[in-house]
Amino acid sequence: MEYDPASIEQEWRDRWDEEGWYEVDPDEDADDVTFVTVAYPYPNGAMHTGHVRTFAVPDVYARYRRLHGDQVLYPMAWHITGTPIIGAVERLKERESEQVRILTEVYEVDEADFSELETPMGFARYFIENSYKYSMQLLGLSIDWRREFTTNDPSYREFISWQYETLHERGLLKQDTHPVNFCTNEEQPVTTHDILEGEEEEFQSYTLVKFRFGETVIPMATLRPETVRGVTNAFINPDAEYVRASVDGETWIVSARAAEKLDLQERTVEVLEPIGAAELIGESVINPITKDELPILPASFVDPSNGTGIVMSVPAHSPDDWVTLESLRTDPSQLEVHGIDSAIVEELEPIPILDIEGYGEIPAAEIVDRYGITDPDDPALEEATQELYNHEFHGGVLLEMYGEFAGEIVEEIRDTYQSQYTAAGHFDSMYDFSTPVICRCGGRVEVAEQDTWFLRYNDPDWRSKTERALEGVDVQPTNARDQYEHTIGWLEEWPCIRNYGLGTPLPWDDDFIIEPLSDSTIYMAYYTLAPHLDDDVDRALFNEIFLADDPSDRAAAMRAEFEHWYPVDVRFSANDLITNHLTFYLYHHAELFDEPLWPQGITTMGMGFLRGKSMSSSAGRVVLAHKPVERYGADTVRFFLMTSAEPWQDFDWRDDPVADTYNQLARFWRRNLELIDGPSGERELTPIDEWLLGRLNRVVESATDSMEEFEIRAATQAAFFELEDDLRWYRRRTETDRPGARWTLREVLRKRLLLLNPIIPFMTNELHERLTGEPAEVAGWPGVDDEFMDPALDAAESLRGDLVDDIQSILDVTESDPSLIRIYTAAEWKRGVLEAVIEADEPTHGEVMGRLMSEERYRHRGDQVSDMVGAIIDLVHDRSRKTFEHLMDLDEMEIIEGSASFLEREFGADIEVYSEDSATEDPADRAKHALPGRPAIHLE
RNA sequence: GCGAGGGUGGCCGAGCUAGGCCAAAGGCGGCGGGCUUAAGACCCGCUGGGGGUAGCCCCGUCGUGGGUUCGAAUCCCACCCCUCGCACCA
Repeated sequence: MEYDPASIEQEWRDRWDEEGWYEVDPDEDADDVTFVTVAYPYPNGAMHTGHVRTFAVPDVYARYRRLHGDQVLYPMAWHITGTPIIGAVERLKERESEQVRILTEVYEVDEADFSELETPMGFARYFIENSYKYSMQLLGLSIDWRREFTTNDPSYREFISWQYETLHERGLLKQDTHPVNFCTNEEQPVTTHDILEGEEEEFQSYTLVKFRFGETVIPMATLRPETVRGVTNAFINPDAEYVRASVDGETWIVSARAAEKLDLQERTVEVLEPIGAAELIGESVINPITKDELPILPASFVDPSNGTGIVMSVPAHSPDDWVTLESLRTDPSQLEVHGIDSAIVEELEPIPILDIEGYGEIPAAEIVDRYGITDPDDPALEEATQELYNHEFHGGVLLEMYGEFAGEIVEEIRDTYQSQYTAAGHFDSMYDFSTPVICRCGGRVEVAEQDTWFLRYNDPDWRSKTERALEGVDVQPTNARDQYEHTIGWLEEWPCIRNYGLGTPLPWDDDFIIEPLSDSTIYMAYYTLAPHLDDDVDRALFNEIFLADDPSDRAAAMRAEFEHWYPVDVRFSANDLITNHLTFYLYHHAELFDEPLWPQGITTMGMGFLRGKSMSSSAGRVVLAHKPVERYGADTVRFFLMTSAEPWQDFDWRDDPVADTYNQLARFWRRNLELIDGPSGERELTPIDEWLLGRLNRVVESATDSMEEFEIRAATQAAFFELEDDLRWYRRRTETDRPGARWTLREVLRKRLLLLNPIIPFMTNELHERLTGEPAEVAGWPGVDDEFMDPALDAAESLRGDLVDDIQSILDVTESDPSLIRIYTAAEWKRGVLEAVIEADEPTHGEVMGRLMSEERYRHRGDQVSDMVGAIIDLVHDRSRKTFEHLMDLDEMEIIEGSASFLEREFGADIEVYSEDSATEDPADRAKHALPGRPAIHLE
């Protein structure tokens, strides 16, 4: 019967579904309980093949544990917190072309269904039902769907409310301000997705150096506060608008735009009056650090929409400033129009503040010269600036004028320097972008300081608790542990709320929503309770379940279920979530639950690529999850994903290999169905049968070890391909219609189906049921049968295999077609030499010879023995030493004679076997070449 | 730039935490042969280069360069390149 995955898979899906195979309630009699979770998906689009492995890997593990008799819970839910879905709905409602294109062309949504998608929940529901859940069910994921929920469900929100109230009570949340991207038009914070221009732009914190202008402050923004001692003058844009404003009680002069920005950044700003640049040009300001009096000069390069619109000039170290001053010198008219005496510029001397290797006193002058720049508008100026700034930052050594900082590298002390003078009141700071950022609505985006709540991940107690929690986690792959440790040490305070979006409002301030990475830290616990939660649950109930000393009966029952499943045995997630979600997961578990309930294992997975490139919905570079399943079947998709890479490695989805995988499975199906439909045979075993059963045991062993380490690829490799190799040899070696062979093949198949069941559950269930009457998944994981672990059988088989290879090699070289093959086993004394080689710790020629020459029977043919020792050392070196150890126990003559009919079949020639000691026929004088384990051969 | 991981044959990938049995598992792809009316499937062989009428020999090779060692894909150092993360996208 041809392989027809569609019908087989449908049958099993129906059975699983109708009989509720994966719906599990606590069973106290279960041998062991395994709780497997995976990061719940975010259904703001369709599920594609990149997601498939994410959910299939935990399924493979869940199925593996079930075969071991565990009661396994693998649940699923939907993360819809935050803004992506809301944004998608907004863009759909506006029929934004890009959004319509992605929905129709990439996600294949019928336009007739658009109305369904025009609410956030409708949008989420659509993709949950039509894409994620549909595909997951097609794939045969062994999920207990009764526990499904979304993070926007009222009872989930109560759960999160409980979590945050608890953390709040424990002082692990704190209120503070935080800079955010803020649309000045919509007057609200915006996310990266909302940005039209400058999406890549990141705001920076500028230092404001508070120059004095009488009683007034003129703050100048800089990214290099340490250059303050090198300032010779200030630059102001003669055409820009400036204002005098009261800022936090002081009077400042800044550009009009800067005043608006400062207002957004949690400062009390009151604009007092506009002030023209002309009023300031030519005036003097006092450097707050050096107390030097410096002139304000005009410069058109000063951008009033960047920083404060007034900058300090450090000609020794800033190519821009150097070139501008030079141009003012060569063309004094630029100053004269503002009524300034050009002599001022003549008097300005660059002030070097640091030394860098490879530069002289005035690095800016040098680099400008090297680039040949004379014009302030020269585009090369930017490059020169970048180069010099880099050198100065990483290699600039501050000069003596810097007192305690003298001799230090800029990179090392900038922050300290900055904060010291900030504390002294000479510096301040503001956030700004370096280029304009525009919102989708067209409004300007600025940096606003906003009140927010933080999770205090840098709290020492919390941190150390989390470190302890990490110690108890089985991290896979093991080399990811460093990343966790590093993250725990590195996390600071995490802003955990947003202004809008789906999800749970902050319990004590419902203007805010708890953000997605913060409402997904302990939801695994929610799965355990989900079947019992209805609409009347409130946060008090969760408190009773998780914390109360004397819970109500209802809460106690729920706590019992929670504790039945908990802790999470393995959490599966993605590599890139180690630095946030997975570490947060550890933090919150460490805080909210008792140590026995802390996470036991985390396995992180690599990324998926499509034909070598990262998958991208917007670029249309995705394959929807259900497509290949519908075309090739779920087993093929699962098998492909599990054999193409280990879970933590990246995998590449390519169509051809998937089709090849289908062929592999189809072949497997056909061949094994034939075996099942044929006679069942008898347990009358010959050595070759026992050999194969021994190989099977080895595979069972190694596949089990691999599965324990989540090395699914390696396990599959062993169970499928390695056994396939052994079977190929077996078929070559023996008559497979023998009753003993039938029995053996069926036994191998039986265990093989079990080993492969977690990977390809449909086909293995079907074949196993046809073979034995029961599905593979109820039959249990196979064990090792000690009866068939005879290494001598392996040694004998490799002797035969090597012999076949050797004969083949000779045939290839000689291009002959012999009618007779003579085989000579080595003389008895040579076995003694082999023994001596094997027994030697370090088999060197000298050592072995020394040992042998003490015996008369070797001494009388010293030269021959010497040659033999060399040959045997090479031979042992060449092949596995273990093989030779077992070889000592074998009777080569018997093995080869027993293989004569096999060799005759293989080579279509008569076989004669002799011992070198008593060879009656040796026309080509070959017998003497025989070595133990490597008989001499003569073709005729 | 910082943190973490990685670079193996046409491709995917073992091996590298216990250095020698590693020209390097396995799969895929390719080539040749067998079987077949034929295609597919299946079976056998080859697949770094060169040579060989006897099972073999020579050269090169595991990002690059250097080092340790009798001996390195495996250990150490430097460099180059790639991926992920660097906090309000989830």
